Amino acid sequence: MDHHALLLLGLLKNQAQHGYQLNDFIEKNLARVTDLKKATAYALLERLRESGLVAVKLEQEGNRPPRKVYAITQSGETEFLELLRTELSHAEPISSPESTALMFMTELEPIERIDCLNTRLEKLNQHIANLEKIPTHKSAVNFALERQAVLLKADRAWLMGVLERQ
Amino acid sequence: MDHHALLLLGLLKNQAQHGYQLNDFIEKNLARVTDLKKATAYALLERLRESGLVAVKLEQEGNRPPRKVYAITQSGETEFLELLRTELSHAEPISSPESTALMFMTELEPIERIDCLNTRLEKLNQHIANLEKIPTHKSAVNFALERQAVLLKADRAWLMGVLERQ
DNA sequence: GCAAGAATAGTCAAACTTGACTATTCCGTG
DNA sequence: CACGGAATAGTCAAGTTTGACTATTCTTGC
Repeated sequence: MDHHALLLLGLLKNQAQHGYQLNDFIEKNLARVTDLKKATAYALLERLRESGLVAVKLEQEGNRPPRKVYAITQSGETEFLELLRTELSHAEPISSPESTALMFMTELEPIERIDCLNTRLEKLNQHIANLEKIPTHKSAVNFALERQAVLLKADRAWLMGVLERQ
Repeated sequence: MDHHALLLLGLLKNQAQHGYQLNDFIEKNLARVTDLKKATAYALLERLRESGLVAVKLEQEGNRPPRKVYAITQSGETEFLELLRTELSHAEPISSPESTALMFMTELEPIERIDCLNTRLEKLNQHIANLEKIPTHKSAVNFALERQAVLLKADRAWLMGVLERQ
C-alpha cells in the first residue's frame, strides 16, 4: 500500500491532477512498472484525503460534469519524502506468483512441463520486447523501466537454462 | 490468489496436514519464495473447503484441542493441475513495490539518495546471503529458490551500476 | 511440582483491492 | 444534425489480506 501512496503523491507533487488524468497517465506510461489499478487509485485518493495528505477541489469546465482535482498538501509532501526514503532503502525478496508454480513443476509430465515453460518463455520475450519499444522516458521513470528490463532478462536467461536441463 | 491456492493444494497433494503444520512449513522453508501469511492461509483453506477442493476432518490427539486436518479432494487434484499449468505458462512483469521509489529518487539530494541506495544494497546482499545459506532442498522448491537468487543478483548488479552512475 | 516460555491452533475486525458497472459529454461521419 | 463510439469520471459490492489477538497444552529448568 505504501508504494501505491508513494506513486500517487509523487505524481501529484509534480502537478495537481484529477483522477482521470492520473489513471490515464499510469495506464499509458507506468503500466509496466506498477500494478496500481483505477479503482484502487480512487479509493486510495479518498483515503489520502481523509488523512490530509491531499486536498480535493471541485472544478467545473464548460458543461462537463464537475471533476475532482487532487493536489498534494504540505503534510503530503512531508509524507512523500518519508515514504520515498523508506521505500528507496528497502529491498525484499522478489516473490512473484510465478515462483510458486516452479515448486511443483515436476508434478507434470516432462512433455507438458516443457510445453508450459516454452509458453512462459514466449511471454517473457514479449514483455521484454514491449519494454524496449517504449521510447526512453525523460524522467527517472527510466530507472524503474531499466530495472524491470534487467530483471526480466535475468528471468529469461534462467528459464532458458532450466529448459536446457529438461 | 491463484498462486496461493496452488501452493496450499500442492502441499496438501503431497500430504494431508493441519493448519499449523502447513503454516509452519511455509514459514520455515518457503518464506523466501512465497508471501502467503498465516491468516491468509486459514482464510483460503476455508474457501477451498467451501469449493470442495479440500476436505476437513477433525482429529483429536491426547487431550490437545481437536484440530482440523485438511486433505485435498479429487476435484482439488484436478484443479491443482489446471492451476499449475496456467501459472507455469504465465509470465508477468515483475512489478515489485521497490520500483516505485526508483521513479522518484531524483527528488532526493544526491547525498541522501546514495545513502538510501546503499542501504538497499546492503539489504539485497543480506537476502542473497540468506538464500545461499539454505541447504539445497531435495524437491523442486529448488527451482523457485534458484530463480529467486538469480533475480536478486540481477537486481544487485543493476543497483551497483546505478550507484556508480551517481 | 510449578512458573515461564515455546508450541499448537486458530479467529476477527479492519483495511485493501478490483472487475464490472454507470453515466455524461464530446467528436467525426454520413 | 443524428448516431455511435471514444473520452471523461467515477462508484460499488464482493472478494482478499493481514496485524493483532486469544486460548490451550507441552516442556524444561530450578
